[in-house]
Amino acid sequence: MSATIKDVARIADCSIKTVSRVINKELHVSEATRKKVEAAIRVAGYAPNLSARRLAAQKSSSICLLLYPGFYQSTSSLLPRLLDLGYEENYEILIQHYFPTHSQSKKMLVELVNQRRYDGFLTTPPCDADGFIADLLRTYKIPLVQVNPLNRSEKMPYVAGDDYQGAYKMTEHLITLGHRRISFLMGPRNMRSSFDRFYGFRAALDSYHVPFDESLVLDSEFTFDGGYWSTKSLIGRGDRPTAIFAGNDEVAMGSIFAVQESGLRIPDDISICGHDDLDISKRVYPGITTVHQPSETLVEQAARLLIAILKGNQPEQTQILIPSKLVLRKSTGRPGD
Amino acid sequence: MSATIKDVARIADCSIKTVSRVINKELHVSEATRKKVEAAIRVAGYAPNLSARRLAAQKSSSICLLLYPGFYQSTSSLLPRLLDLGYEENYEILIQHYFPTHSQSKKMLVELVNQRRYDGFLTTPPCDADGFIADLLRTYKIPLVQVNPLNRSEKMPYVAGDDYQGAYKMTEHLITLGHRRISFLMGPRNMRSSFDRFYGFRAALDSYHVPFDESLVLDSEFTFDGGYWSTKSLIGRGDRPTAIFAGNDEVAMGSIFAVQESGLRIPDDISICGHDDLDISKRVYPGITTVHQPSETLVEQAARLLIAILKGNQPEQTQILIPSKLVLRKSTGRPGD
DNA sequence: ACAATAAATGACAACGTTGTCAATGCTTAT
DNA sequence: ATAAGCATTGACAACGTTGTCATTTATTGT
Repeated sequence: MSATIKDVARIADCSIKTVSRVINKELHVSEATRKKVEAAIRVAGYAPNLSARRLAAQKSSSICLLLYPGFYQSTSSLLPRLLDLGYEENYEILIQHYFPTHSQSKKMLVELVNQRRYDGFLTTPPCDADGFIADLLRTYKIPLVQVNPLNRSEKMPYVAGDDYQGAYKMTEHLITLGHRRISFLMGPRNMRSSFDRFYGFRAALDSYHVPFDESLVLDSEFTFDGGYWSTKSLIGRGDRPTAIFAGNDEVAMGSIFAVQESGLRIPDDISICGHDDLDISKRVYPGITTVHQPSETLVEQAARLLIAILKGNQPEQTQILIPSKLVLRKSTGRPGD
Repeated sequence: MSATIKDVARIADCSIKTVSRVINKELHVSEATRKKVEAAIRVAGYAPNLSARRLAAQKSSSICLLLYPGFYQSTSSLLPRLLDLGYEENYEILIQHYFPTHSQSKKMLVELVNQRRYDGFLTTPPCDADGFIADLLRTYKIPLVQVNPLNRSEKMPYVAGDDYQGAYKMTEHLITLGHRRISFLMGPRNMRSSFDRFYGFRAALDSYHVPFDESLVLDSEFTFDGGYWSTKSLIGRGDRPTAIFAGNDEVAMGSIFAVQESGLRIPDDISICGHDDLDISKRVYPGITTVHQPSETLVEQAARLLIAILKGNQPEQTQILIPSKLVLRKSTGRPGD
């Protein structure tokens, strides 16, 4: 059996409460005592028992990250930073998956909230599709920080990428290369980021006086298949665009697949760009030009924000927008080369 | 505050111990009492407090899954099944990352083991590169089940894919298509699966009396870059192979990238195949022919095995080999078409 | 020097479960 | 009818912490 706080107290010749004070860095411990206790801890090889701690302190020191399994690939790379943060701050980071459309999933979530008593929650899109999670957590008074919320609301803390600005810059890039007929593959209509990206796209067109052609905007649902089929239909048209701005990289991959399948060359015959900069975007030939959304940073910031809230230091900024930047690879080029 | 076992006991008009018995499905509870208690649980909206439970029962009911961040992409899709299993079996699944080469990482692991008291561990390659984890857990008497262990040892339980058989079948596929000059991009030399795949490859060559050319075996470390550079060098040679069997899909992607970059066509000029069947393998043009290694199943089985061990039902089979199967896509075809 | 205050320490009751063991009630065999 | 055995139930002490409050000891102000 491992050492307990009592063992340490015995070795250091003091009460268990004093040991507890040292462990928790509380006030009112003399320097001498602290040293003595710290030595005793080392001697005993003591580490506090989490369960006991949680029970006594009436909190779980754990944070739940809600992920949508369909989007895992975009979120897998962000785990290391998050886990490190948890380790430093002494929070346990738990991952749960959640299907917003699945009533089974909702039931499960309620049970988890009840049983595990997470101190706080982090959501990633599209887990916050309906207001279910927000409502549930409000009744339990459990803090929630949203990463890239589908909808931003007045008081709800979030950390989000600047979709508008990223899409604007990307469109600017395409226009500067000489493209005039640019197709936009739109994301789901229930996500704010779909629209923000679209508005950024529109704004750039307007700034450069490039006429907007409604028929070049296609719904693609942020999925590979969406990108694939939209692109197939675009390619079949007589007046096909010279560039395709895919709503995200997943869509861009579908798009690239369709183009390559048709025998057209990227970027010679058609330029393709995406958004998000997934791990794989650089590995797909010819390398996807995309907007780098620093998802590791996004989630890390969100976790920091949540932890700050949990610790009671109300941060002044609870709604944070993180700028994105362009990553130029080989999937875009001058038209008609 | 949420309801406690006392509230339930009061409502059901019995002792807390009886409620506890119902919750834990223990013996010696009359049908009538059980019904009564179950109703009370529903009325109170009661869910047992995990921390208290763990403290009293002297176990954490949690399992730690050790992941190597560099390989996340291959492991991200396996989370859903694992989390579901944890939910059903009332185990919490925690993910931690681990760099076998990083001493910092080892220190962290020791602390985690001490503090969190996970009941059991699951490792994925290459976390078990040295014997560190196994040794550590042995001293703490914490059960460990390995997924695709780098090295198999007599008594250590594991669940692994059948690399030999998968590679054999894949090679057979290439030979049947008519390939005779097949390059093999080998994985790291410290991983058993690298060799098993190689031996499967060799065995198939021998069965079909295809001469083995040592110069076509290149080290590629299971990385994109490894595949990329190996393939570049192969393409540059006068006697380039008609097919490349990449050690895994990550390598295959690097290989495909290099081939496409050179202007050669897949599979017309060269066939490429991989191993593992990552999420993305079907999304990369022209779709990677690969050996499907059911990693979700692997990890799930490993977790089941671990849970069985934790629950004390010593399973008869503790070393499990799962067969793989071929997935034919468009990256392989007849040579010289 | 003495009271008033603050710092340091400890005793003991929570926290919400499970484990142990004794007590009760109900069968069954004689 | 009675003892023996088993199923059912409950009282109460763990589990290893933190929180509360009382107590002791040091520091400050007069």
